[in-house]
Amino acid sequence: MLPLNQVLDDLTTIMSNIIKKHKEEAISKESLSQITYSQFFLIHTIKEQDHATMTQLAELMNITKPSLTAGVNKLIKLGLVEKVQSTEDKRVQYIHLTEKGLSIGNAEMNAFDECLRRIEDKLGDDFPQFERMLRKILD
Amino acid sequence: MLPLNQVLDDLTTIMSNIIKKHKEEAISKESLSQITYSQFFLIHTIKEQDHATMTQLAELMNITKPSLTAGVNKLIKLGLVEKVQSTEDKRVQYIHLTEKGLSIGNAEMNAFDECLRRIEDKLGDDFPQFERMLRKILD
DNA sequence: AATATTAGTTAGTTCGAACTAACTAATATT
DNA sequence: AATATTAGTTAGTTCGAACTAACTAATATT
Repeated sequence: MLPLNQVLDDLTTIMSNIIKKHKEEAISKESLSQITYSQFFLIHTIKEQDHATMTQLAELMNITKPSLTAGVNKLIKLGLVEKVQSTEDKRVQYIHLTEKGLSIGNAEMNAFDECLRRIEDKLGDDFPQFERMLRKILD
Repeated sequence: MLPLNQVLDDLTTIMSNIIKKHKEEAISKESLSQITYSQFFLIHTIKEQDHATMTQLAELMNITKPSLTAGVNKLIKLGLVEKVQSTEDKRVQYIHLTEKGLSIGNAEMNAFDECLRRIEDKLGDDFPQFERMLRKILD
């Protein structure tokens, strides 16, 4: 019988692979050449902090502003991100995902949905109770 | 009420942070300056495939042999990895973790243990059933 | 015995992602 | 009105991690 920490390790590995699969699907669906791990992280953060400023994003990600500028410009060139200048303060740029960017940014959530579907298949009637337990753990 | 995929997302984020914490602790315990994500992955693979050859590791990780040579040499310099020449075929090098390397390589499993302890705290009497469900999902 | 193959390394290159220093343009303060 | 601060960018650098091409040394094949 497998030790429990190994069970958890295996389950997270399987989940990572499902996430990877969904990301790759999203990339090929939008016919993008290749997106690095860092760029995915940036997309994820931009999605989460919708319409944040450059300064806010840089602080949140613990990188300098010039680094962020470079990263965001790459995503703009790929058509995944847009900048909107603030009307109150013309120095400020609000950053958000385009449709195409969202399709990439949603890949992770879609992957979680697939994980849940698979768990439901395995657990059957026990699934509602499993859901209750997950919520209790998170609380 | 939070959608379930968001619950799963939040839980995996918390787990990632716990893993990160354990890795950082292991690094500071062994007073190593800094270990990159890639190096952790290499350590993880070397641990899993104990005493594998360079060629096997490179194939497994989908990198070229020169790339692996560079990575392994860095870990040797840090005292985390050792090479042992095969006696049957003197071209072959078996790679394995040192004590120090194991202390880094075990960080992830320790993190999973902490996760399980925390889950047990939250679930109490429900924990044994949660364990059964995890095993059922993995099966 | 001569030749081909295999394991791994060395040398040199490329690329992404971070950095600092110095800048522009806009806003806030004195 | 003059000066300081703030948001973000540009230019130039560094570093890690990958690559290819060419190599050495050992083993296997003909």
